[in-house]
Amino acid sequence: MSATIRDVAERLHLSITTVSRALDGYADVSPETRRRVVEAAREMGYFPSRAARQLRKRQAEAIGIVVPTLTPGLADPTFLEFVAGLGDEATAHHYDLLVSTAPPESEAEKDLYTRWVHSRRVDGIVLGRARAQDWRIETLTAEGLPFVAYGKGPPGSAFPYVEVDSRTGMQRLVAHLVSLGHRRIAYIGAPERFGFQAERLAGYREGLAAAGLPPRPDYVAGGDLTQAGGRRAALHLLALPEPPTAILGATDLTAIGAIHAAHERGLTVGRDLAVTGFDGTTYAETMQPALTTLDQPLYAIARRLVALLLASLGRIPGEPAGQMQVTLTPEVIVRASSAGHVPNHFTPRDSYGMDH
Amino acid sequence: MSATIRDVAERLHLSITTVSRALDGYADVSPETRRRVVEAAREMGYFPSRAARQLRKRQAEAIGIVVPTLTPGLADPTFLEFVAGLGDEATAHHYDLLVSTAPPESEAEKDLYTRWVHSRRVDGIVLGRARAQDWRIETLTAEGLPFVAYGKGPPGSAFPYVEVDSRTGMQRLVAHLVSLGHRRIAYIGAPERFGFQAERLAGYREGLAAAGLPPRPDYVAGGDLTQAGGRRAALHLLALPEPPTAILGATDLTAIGAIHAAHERGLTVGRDLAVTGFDGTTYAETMQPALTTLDQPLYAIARRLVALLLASLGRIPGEPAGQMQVTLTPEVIVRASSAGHVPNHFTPRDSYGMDH
DNA sequence: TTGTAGGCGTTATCAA
DNA sequence: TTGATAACGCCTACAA
Repeated sequence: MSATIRDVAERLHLSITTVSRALDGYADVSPETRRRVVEAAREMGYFPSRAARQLRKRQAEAIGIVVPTLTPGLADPTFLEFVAGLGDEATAHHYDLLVSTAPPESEAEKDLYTRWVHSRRVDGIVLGRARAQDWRIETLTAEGLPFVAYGKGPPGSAFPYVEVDSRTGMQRLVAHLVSLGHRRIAYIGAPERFGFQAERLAGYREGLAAAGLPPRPDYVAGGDLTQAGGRRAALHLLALPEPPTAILGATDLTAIGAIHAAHERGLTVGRDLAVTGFDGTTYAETMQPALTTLDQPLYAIARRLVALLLASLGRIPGEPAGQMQVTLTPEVIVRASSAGHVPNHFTPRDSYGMDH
Repeated sequence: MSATIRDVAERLHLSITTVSRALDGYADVSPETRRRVVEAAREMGYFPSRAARQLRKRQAEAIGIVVPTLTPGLADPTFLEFVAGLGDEATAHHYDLLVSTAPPESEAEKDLYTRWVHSRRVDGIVLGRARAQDWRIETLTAEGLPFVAYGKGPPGSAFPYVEVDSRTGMQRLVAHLVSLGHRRIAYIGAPERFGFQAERLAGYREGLAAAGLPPRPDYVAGGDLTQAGGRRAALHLLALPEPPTAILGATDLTAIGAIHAAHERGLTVGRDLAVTGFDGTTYAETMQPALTTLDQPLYAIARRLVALLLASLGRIPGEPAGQMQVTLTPEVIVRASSAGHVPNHFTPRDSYGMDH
């Protein structure tokens, strides 16, 4: 099919050794020879066989990501931005990105990692969301396969990661709402198995405390990271005898669900009710009304993660000594969903039902 | 690092040949030997090296997809569902999925394909959206690399594909709106370079014709497949002296943008204005109001595409003779965004501006 | 039923 | 500065 290194060598009456080194940029090749080799290779459309190279170098020159899915085919759409970042940064370093999907904590997920590790399919792995208790971290550590994570995982973790300081972020978000005059502030969380949930909840509570507001257990609702879950939780909150005037969603998707719930109850978000998200997705931006949120630039984070991973593989000469554990503090992006003042005459709705 | 086939062979005092064949399920191995081999392999955590296997078999056991991006990091989020389908079906056949991103028609895209083809990195490629004039189709055909496409590409194409009969779909959608009493029906399209645009536009026009409605050029607006583009186009349509009572979006995202535009203009979608999409995404489902759309099950389509690709590679013994060019007719899913009757007293808005 | 041997296309070691 | 040679780990004729 395609040309091999041997073809190039024969055409130039050189040894394959010389061709290989000329192409890989070794110093001990005469400029003239290199020129001829490079030109011939280009003309012949020669590219080194990835498989042969991998076998010889014992490197896959590939990294992997497993996208968590709730049901087959249904994954958090913000993951695409993340995946795009991984792909672009990997490609920039001539690495390939392998993508697969599996439900979190499933056998399928485990199998995938096992296969990737043992068939030496990837040199390293990106963990999309580090969980508080995460067998992947233990397994990969035990197997000796390099990995990086989005989120810092259990306390004291030694691997490279990028995390967003959710806690401080939530504090700021609560402070923002308080500054608008809100006193009845609720939170729709994520399942506890996600590391960030504890942080965000803590930040929410600390934000309340900083404003001298007592915590109200009935103002903490459970979401599941989906829009539908956010809607359900918000319907529940809005049906409380004394409903909140502001709702913090653990994610943008959750918040968008809450906005829909508010509309269903006849409320105008940004006037009758403030809603905020967390992620800074494009959905938040184009939502109606635009969603106040905490910026979390997934694309940039993903690129950074790949850079960290490749650095820890020793593949990026420049960056090895760099800080391998990065904490970003998210900025509050104020938009229409939390604009204006606090509703004065907000009274309980007559409808307590949940229609889903 | 990991065990090799040689380790397994030595431990059992067998030749590597026997081990290889026992594991690959060849018939000429005694049951007893096979049992011992399989057990030892499991115990030792042996998996064949993918690189060695690929080199020897001259097969990558991988397929590739290039996700089109508008700007870095920003891709159509519905692609994730598509990618998930590709990944799941590929994994089911022990194939890997390579994902990369590039702007359509860019040098980067071209480089990517060149590298994948010539370094024999993938056995086949999935084309996400076949374009009307598509150099990828020509190139891949010329290179002899198998590929399948979502969309049938230029007329007379010989490669396997899955397409959705947009034309019939749009006709049905228009018929649905007409049956509700709509007469002023507009369409927000996609850029012409996308193969489906011509089809959808034709279907829209034929739908009008079938209902005896004359085509109105001012009712055809241009979108760019983004939500923001849909919003802009809808603002334009709604600012017409005689605005439409129904808007068909070329995609769900476009339609969602249109819904936002309608809200901005103070219209209630489903009452003052009907809006429909095309794709059947989860966004359409959870949108507020829920979006009438044409079902286009991306996840299932993606799986089917991979099956076709692997079949054309001769990798699926069962399916080779199957129909390789599949046309699906999308079903209209009626939801709240097009429910109810036609607005009687719909008059031009006083605002003609576009604030974006 | 099992084993021997050769080679897939590279890169790395060593010698010239 | 260049070349011969030996792996890398696996699969597969072919031989036993």
